[in-house]
Order: sequence, then C-alpha cells, then structure tokens
Amino acid sequence: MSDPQKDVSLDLFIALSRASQWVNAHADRDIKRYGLNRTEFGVLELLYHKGSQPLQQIGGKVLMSSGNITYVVDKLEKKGYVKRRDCTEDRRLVYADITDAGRKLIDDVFPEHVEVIRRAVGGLNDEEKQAASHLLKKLGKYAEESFK
Amino acid sequence: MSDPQKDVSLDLFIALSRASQWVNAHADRDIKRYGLNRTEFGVLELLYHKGSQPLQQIGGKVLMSSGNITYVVDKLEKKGYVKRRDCTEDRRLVYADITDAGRKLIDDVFPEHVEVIRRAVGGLNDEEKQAASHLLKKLGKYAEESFK
DNA sequence: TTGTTTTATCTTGATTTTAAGATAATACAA
DNA sequence: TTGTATTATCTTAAAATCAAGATAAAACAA
Repeated sequence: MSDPQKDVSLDLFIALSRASQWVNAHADRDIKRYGLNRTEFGVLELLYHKGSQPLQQIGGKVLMSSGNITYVVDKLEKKGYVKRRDCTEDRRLVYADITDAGRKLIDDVFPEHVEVIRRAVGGLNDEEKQAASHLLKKLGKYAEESFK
Repeated sequence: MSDPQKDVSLDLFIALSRASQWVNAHADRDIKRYGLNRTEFGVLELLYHKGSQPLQQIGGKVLMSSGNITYVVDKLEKKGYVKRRDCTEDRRLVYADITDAGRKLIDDVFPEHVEVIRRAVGGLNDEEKQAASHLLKKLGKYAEESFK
C-alpha cells in the first residue's frame, strides 16, 4: 500500500469482492422472481438437497445468526414452503422440514436458476472455472479457519 | 444440474460465495474497530482514492440504492469524515468531499487494514493470488457487463 | 439437587431497499 | 421563443431485512 506498485493481496481482495457482487446480482435478481430472497432460497435449497435439519445446523451451514434463522424460517413457514417439527428425543431442537409445496417450488425453479448462474459465470471457460474453483476453495478454507 | 456429476459453474459459484464471505468477515471485523461498517468504509475509501464524487456515481461503484447512499453519506457527514457540496453547474448534483479528518483516518488505518486483508488471503501464494485475480477480474467484468 | 451448556425465540437497533416526491436539466413541440 | 413532457438526481418515509444481545426452556454434568 505504501509502495507504489499494486499490492497482489489487495488486488485479489478487490477482484474477489467485485466478482462476487456481480455474480450474486444475477442470482439475486433471479431468486426474486420466485418471491424469495437469497437467504430464504439458500435455506430452502439446503432442506431440499440435504433433508430436514435442526435450525441450529442450518445456521452453521448458511453462516447466519440464530436470531436470523428463526426469522427466515418464519417467513418460509408463512409462505408454506417449510414446516417446523419438534424433536421428540431432544426437546430443545426444532427441525425444519420442507413441505410438498416447497419441494415443488425447487423442482420448478432450480433448473432455471442454475442456468442463470451458468450464464453469470460465462466469462470463464470450463477449464478456467475449475482453476478458479480450486483457488477459491483454498482461499475460502484458509480464511474460514484463520478467522477464529 | 440434472446430470449426476458436479456442475462446474455451480461449483464455482459456491466457492466464490464462500471465499468472499469469509474473507469479508476478516475485513468487516477490522473495519468495525474504526467505528465504521463495510459500506461506510467503502465510500470513504473511494473518496480518498478517487477524489470527490457525485452521490449518484458513488452508488454506481458500490452497487447501492440511491436512498442508501443518502443514509450512508449522512452518517459519514455526522462523523465528520465527509462534507456535501452542491454542484454549481448542474444543481441536481451533490458532491461528497472527504474532509481532513476523513483523510487522516484513512491515512492512519489503511495500512493496518491492508495487513488484515493480506493475512485473510494468506491461503494462496503470490503466484496463485495473481492467477486468481486474473480469473476473478475476467469473471467479474463479464458478470457486470451481462447484467444490464 | 444445582449449575452449566445448548438451543431457539424475542427484542431492539441498525442497515437496506422500495416507492414517492421535490427539484433541476434536457428534449421536443408549438 | 415558450411551454410541456421526459429524464436525472437527491431526499424522505415506510417497510423489509439483518445482526446482536437478552431471555427462556431443555439437556446435561457434577
């Protein structure tokens, strides 16, 4: 930063932020068409692909505060896509189950959504995508572990 | 997405989101120490590095709604880091100027901030960082241009 | 039992978006 | 030119979203 030549780390940081912002703009706009926002869609998709989860575990996977999970699940429940179910063994736990309507929504829109994402990342060819994925996984994993 | 093998685009999208999320977690935590949040810091840094900007243009660069620009600039102005200045040629425009206090803040904290970012992206070596930057710039540029 | 930990909810404040409105500049028609 | 319509910019107010802390309930350990 003090030296005149561009800093590679800062350069990477800016490129990462920009890329994420713009690719997400595509995804968000698409999700909006389904009457959901990014976090709602993320939770619903998680339940679809991974099955019922206690709220606690959802938070860990989507990187969200517990208060916000309650809020998001509330909204999904109001929309009829998710149902809460109390755990009988451990009564502190509350499971979120996807409903038939929720499953149908994902069935209907997920293929389109993937297509939108595919177009959004169309700036790279398959080989480049793989290279980028590999680097980003390494980058993300390190950033996560060193966050403490 | 219907075929069983992992989709390279979706894979990239997830890796991008995760990496951005975790690297930003480092940056956000650091920025908080200065009494600002990510958007405030982003706007202030923009004014520091690129000079005075009409509010409108800030929004374009930081990808924010016009209503939120007003809010963020208000806060920066209350904190004494920014000053509004009406444009004389085009009276619809309002410039945001960084103040001496704002400049001093960035002078003081930017080096530390860069250090935090450098540590956050420490999962890659310089060569990998350059490769990642290159790919991400390409990715971001395409996503931006195809967003319309 | 008592105290600690885990989990979910509630509450509150901060942030963001959206929509509407005010004002100014521009384009265009008469 | 004059007047009108359109467009651009910023602000305001309302509603939605998000995040953090406090609370409550249940599980667990001593």
